[in-house]
Amino acid sequence: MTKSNYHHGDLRNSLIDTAIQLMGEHGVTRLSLREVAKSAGVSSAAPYRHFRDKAALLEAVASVGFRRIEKENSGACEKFPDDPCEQLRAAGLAYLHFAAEEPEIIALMFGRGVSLENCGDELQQAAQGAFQSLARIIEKGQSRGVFKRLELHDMTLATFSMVHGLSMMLALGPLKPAQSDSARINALGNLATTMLLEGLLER
Amino acid sequence: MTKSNYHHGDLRNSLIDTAIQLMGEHGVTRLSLREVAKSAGVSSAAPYRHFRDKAALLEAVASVGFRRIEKENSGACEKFPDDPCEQLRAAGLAYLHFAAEEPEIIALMFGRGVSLENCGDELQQAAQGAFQSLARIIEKGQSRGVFKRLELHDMTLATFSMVHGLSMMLALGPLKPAQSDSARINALGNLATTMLLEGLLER
DNA sequence: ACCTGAACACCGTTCAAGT
DNA sequence: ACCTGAACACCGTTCAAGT
Repeated sequence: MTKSNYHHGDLRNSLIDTAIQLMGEHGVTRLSLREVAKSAGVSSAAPYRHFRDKAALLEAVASVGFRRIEKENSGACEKFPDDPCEQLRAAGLAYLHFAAEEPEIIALMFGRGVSLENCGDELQQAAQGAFQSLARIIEKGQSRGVFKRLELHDMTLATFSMVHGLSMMLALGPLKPAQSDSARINALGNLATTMLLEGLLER
Repeated sequence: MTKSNYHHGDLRNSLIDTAIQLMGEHGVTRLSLREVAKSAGVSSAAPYRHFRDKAALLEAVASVGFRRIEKENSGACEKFPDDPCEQLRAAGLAYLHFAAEEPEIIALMFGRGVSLENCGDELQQAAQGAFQSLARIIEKGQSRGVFKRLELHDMTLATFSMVHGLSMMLALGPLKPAQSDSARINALGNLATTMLLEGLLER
C-alpha cells in the first residue's frame, strides 16, 4: 500500500520523507541523493522527474520546517489569545523543542544547503509565512501598548534572531543537551524570553 | 617566495588560506579538498599529510573565525574600558561586520560542516575563547551593577544567541544586505543592542 | 619527512531507451 | 508520463612508490 503509492504519484513526497529520515540518521552533510533514491526504492535518476536538483529536494525539506514553525507560532497565539508575552514565550519554547527534536532540519534551513534568497517560490513563501506569524505576535503586543513601538520589521528580526540563535546552539552548538532534555530546554527558553522582554539592564 | 614556502613547512597554513579564499568565491558547499589542493599547487593526496580529513581542514578554518571573534571582543573591551553597554554594542557590531564580510566562514562555524562537540582541541579552545571573551563583558556589567544578576553562563548564551542569530540572517538569510552596506549593518546592530539592553517591554 | 600517481568506491547529473 | 541503466566528470580517501 505505502510502497505501491510511491509509483503512482507520490514519489515526490516519499523522497522528502525519506530525506528527512536519513538526515536524522547521519546528518545533512552525509546525505546523498542516490542514497535517498535507493532508500525510497527507486533508481538514482528518478528524483530528477520531481526535483530539478539535489538542492531543490533540500529546499522542499526546508519548506517543511518553516511551515512547521509557522504552525507552532499560530498555535501559540491561539493558546494565549490575550497575552502577547505568553504568546512569545510559547512560540519560543516550541521553536526550541523543534530544534532539539530535528536539529538537522534546522541546520539545513539556515546553516547552508539552502540559500533563502535564490530559492524557489515554495521555500520563499514558507520562510516568509514563518516570519510573519511572529511579526503578528509583536504587532499585537505593540497595539496593546505592552511592547515598544520600534520598527516592526526590525523588532521581529531581533526577536527571531534571539530564539533562532539559541536554537542553533541547542541544535548543533556547544550545548547540545542530553537527548532532548526537556527541562533544560524549557529553562533556557524561559530565560531567553525573560531577557528578550526585560533586557539585560537592571531596572 | 610565497610559493616556495608552501614546500618547506607552510603547506598547512597555505591550505587554510586557500580554502578561505575559495569559500569566498563559491561557498562552503561547493568546496572540494581536491580543488583546494590543486589551487595550492599540490597533489590531491598532499593535504592528508597535514589534516586527517576534509573535516579537519574545515575545523581549522572555523578556528580562525572564532579567534577573530575573540580578538574583536577583547578590542571592544579595551576601547570602552568603563562602559559594559558600549562594550557590548561594539562587540556586536564587530561580529555583524565580520559576518557580512566573511559569510561563508560564519556559515561554516555554525551552519554545519563542523560539529563543535566532536571536534579537535584547537577548535574547541577557539570556540570557548570567543564565548568567554563575551562572558567577561557581561560579568563586568554585573559586578558594576548595571546588568541583571542572572546566571552568567545563560546570560552570555542569550546575548551570544541574539547577535549570532542576527549575523546568520545577515550572512545568509533573507536580508543579506547589498554587498556590505555598512550603514544598514550598523542600524541593525544598534537596534539589536538596544533591544538586548532594554527589552521588548514598554517601561 | 613530505609529496606524487594511480586506484577504489562513491557522488551529482544527463540521456537514450524502456513501459 | 514516469522510470531505468549506463555513462561522464567529479569527489574523498588510501597506499605504494618516489625524493
